[in-house]
Amino acid sequence: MVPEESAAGRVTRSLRQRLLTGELKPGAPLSQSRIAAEYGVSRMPARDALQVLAAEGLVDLDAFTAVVRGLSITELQELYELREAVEPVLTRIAVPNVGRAEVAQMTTLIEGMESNPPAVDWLAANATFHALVYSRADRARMIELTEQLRRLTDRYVYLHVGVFGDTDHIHEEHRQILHAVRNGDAAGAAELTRLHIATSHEFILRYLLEHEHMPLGHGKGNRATQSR
Amino acid sequence: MVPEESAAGRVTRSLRQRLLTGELKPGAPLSQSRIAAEYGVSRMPARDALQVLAAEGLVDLDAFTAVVRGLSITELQELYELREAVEPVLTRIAVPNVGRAEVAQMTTLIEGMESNPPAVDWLAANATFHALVYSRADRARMIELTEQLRRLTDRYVYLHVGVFGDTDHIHEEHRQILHAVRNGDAAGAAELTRLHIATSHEFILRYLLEHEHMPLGHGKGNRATQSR
DNA sequence: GATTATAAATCGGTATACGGATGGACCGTA
DNA sequence: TACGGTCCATCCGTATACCGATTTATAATC
Repeated sequence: MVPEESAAGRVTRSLRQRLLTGELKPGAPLSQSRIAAEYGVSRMPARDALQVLAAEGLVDLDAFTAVVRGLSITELQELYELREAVEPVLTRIAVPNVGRAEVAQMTTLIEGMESNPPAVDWLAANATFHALVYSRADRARMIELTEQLRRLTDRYVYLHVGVFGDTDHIHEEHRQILHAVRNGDAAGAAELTRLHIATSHEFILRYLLEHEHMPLGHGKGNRATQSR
Repeated sequence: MVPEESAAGRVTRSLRQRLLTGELKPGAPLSQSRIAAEYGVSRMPARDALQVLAAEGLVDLDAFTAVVRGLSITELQELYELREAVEPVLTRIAVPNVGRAEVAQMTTLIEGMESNPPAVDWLAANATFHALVYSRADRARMIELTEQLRRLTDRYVYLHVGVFGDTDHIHEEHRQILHAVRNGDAAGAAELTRLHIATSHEFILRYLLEHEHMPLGHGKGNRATQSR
């Protein structure tokens, strides 16, 4: 039974990618007709895609015509606050269930990250590293929320920063987390995870405040799951 | 400029209500055509509504035909864990901005709740009480998430409990929270909020485990924001 | 030239129509 | 009666068409 991805699914994934990489810039209008023409489909799959992406917070449907949604600094902060609240919980729940297989994979990922410069696939490896822990928590909803939040913050990172803080420090934090996880220290791993997120939060916030391009737009219109 | 609600919006709100009150029971199929006929509209608004409700976690689109989504006990626990993680953060951020007006409204709400028996509008008053604090936090995304989580848990509450625990205790907790808020004790209010949620979490969980109807269904298919 | 009136283009919401897929009922056969 | 196959009803995804609303371009007037 092959998935047989629908046209709407294709458009959704492609648009999401283009939004996350910044090819589609905040404020740009997203007309159903234009998207439909671009992908050689009718307006309906385009419409579906926009609705899904709006629910994910990447698109704003409040305007007359849908627009690429930007992140204000307040919203970025909000996303990190949510991550700091949720991911430690996930860690604490997951740690008792993490086995040797995950630890081995995490070790491999760490080594890969330490020998490669930070880039797009570095971000992916980083995401996988943490997701490996979370996957053992049996908390589907939290995991989904976490992935969504991570996507949104990562977007901000490699759109406007592209620079990473003290990578040695990041690697050190990863090693500490892995150590706590291996020892079954749930509370310790949770707190280390919180600190890990807080660190990059502070770094990015400081970076953005210094380089005050005020780069992304006007964080208005937050009713993402609205039905117009 | 009157909102001029769209047909899709009408259907969405009505279906949401029917889902939350339990008129539509978990596992029941939701055919686009049937909904369309029922509301006297075409399939398109019905389709839109189902997609929005799926993003909210009330409907499961993974099945061949959409079905009303139930909550397993694990999922209910997950929702409460999320609330315990997020709402204290919201409280801590909001408390410094809460003014006299909100305190007055909260006092009125408390008095109303204390003199009325717990019922549907009691739940609404309770929600408003907490929302009054949160509204001063300038965290639109968190607020939206919180409201969504509360809707999902409330649904469970008045579907299968309909009974409230020690209401005197709840009122006491409310008074303590209000007291902390009035005094600008952000950390205290946050911790009281966490306890407040944890208390009803425990109560409901215990109630459900005792009356093991295993009432709602099979918590499978969590990919809510999927595009099929 | 500036402003207002007007016409054309664009857009989103919705209705209807078509095709492919799925599930089940019905029927014939062993 | 049990089994297998065919037919049909139903469902969804998608395409196309229509409509009102909004924006933009254009023309007319002061």
